[in-house]
Amino acid sequence: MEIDDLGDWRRTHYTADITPELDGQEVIVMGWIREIRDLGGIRFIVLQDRLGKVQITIPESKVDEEALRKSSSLHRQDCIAIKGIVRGMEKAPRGVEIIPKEIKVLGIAKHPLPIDVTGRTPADIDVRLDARVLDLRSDRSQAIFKIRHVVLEATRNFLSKRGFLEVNTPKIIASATEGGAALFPVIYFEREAFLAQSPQLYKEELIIDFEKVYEIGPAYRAEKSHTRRHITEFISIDIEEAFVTAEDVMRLAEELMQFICRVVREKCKEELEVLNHNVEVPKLPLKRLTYDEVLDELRELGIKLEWGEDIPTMGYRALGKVHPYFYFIIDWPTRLKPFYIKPKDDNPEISEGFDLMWSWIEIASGGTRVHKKDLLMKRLKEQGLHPESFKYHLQSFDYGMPPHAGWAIGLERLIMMLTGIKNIREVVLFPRDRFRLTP
RNA sequence: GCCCUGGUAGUAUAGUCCGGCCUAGUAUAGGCGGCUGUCGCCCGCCCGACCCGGGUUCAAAUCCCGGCCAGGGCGCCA
Repeated sequence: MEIDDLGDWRRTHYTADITPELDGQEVIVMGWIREIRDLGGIRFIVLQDRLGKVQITIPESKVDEEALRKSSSLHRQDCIAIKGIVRGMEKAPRGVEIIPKEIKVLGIAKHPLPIDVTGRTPADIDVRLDARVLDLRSDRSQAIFKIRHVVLEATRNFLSKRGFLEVNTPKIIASATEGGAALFPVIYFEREAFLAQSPQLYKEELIIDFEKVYEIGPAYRAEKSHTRRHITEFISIDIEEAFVTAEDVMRLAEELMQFICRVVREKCKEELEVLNHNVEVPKLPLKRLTYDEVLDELRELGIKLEWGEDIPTMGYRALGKVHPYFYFIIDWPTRLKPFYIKPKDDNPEISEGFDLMWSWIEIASGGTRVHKKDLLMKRLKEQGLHPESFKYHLQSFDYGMPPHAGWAIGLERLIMMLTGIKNIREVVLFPRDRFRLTP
């Protein structure tokens, strides 16, 4: 089949804008063929563009011969442009259809396609990711990424309105930031460098300059985890604020959660319907469970943990059954938190760190930070880290570091919660995990 | 790093336990033909697969061993 040039054709309407009121008007629509139903003397083509779908109807007796010939050789997923007349028609979907006068074939699709975009013959996640560009055309994928967009937009609006400055910090770094998670080494000319696991240290330093900052950017973890909630490259929503404590930024976090849920509920009704999912707007304040209370609850559920022990996955799963929505876990033992989390003044065994949970999954974590240099150096050493490798970070504490607090949200985990999607890879366009590096 | 499960047409599956009427079934996609109101259109015909290597056996999709690939879980981590 020959491919036509776009020429002077320009789209006059999106498919979604084709309504019965346009009856008789000539329009040009462009998009991809979702499906074709050929009844012999009449042919129906469902055309999909970024905003929706419209039916193209080709009755043999009423369509120009050239257009008829072209329409007979079309396939699913071919990219076409239609110049035609809108016709109000009760029998058509949405009560409207387009009768083509002229058809341009702009791009052709090779058949058979690797997956069925209509979703009637569902493919495994691995097959879908191998054919990701095609897979992203499905109603399901379109709904997920529309919601993702709305969440990012709402987050930026919310933080911006509250005076936070959006920043971007380096993703190629010289040495480990927090300890803990494994880093990906990269060859940086003649030196070794690493991909940043978090913007933590940079955003704290920037507090001196801007007081309230946020960053929405990638974070890299070289963990060998292979589960439905782990990827090696994810997007972290990070905030840091001066002159506040954990409780202040917890309020900010829960208000953001409430705002996001409200916006998604309002703006993404159709998408939530496609995903057969419901989002409830949480009532504030969210529950705040202390680490000790969590231990007590788990003990009652038959899971016994020593004080100071981290909560294993089984524990979180059990906890998620009792608390199926949002809640905080506060008052964590200091030893379970990174060096930059502030120990309580009246009891240094317990920290001012918190986790924001949704059911059994950790959505965010944060806390009041250590802002006194000597304490920070002490904490570094306690965690087996070397102050020398934090030279520049520590230096910033000589320039009037204010008390501050902040948190980081795992965007993908939040999207999982908002879409009901069970595999984190489905909410990332081109996910990276322990075994997948392509496409 | 450890553990479990699986790999059959483009896709999704049946068959695998307990080897043999499997010349590998079904759906969908694809090809051809028919059909003027479909909207998971319909009808007929056709195309197309046992992950790779070795072994056991008269006989292997089926049992055994190794490899590769994939999914899930634990630990770690967000």
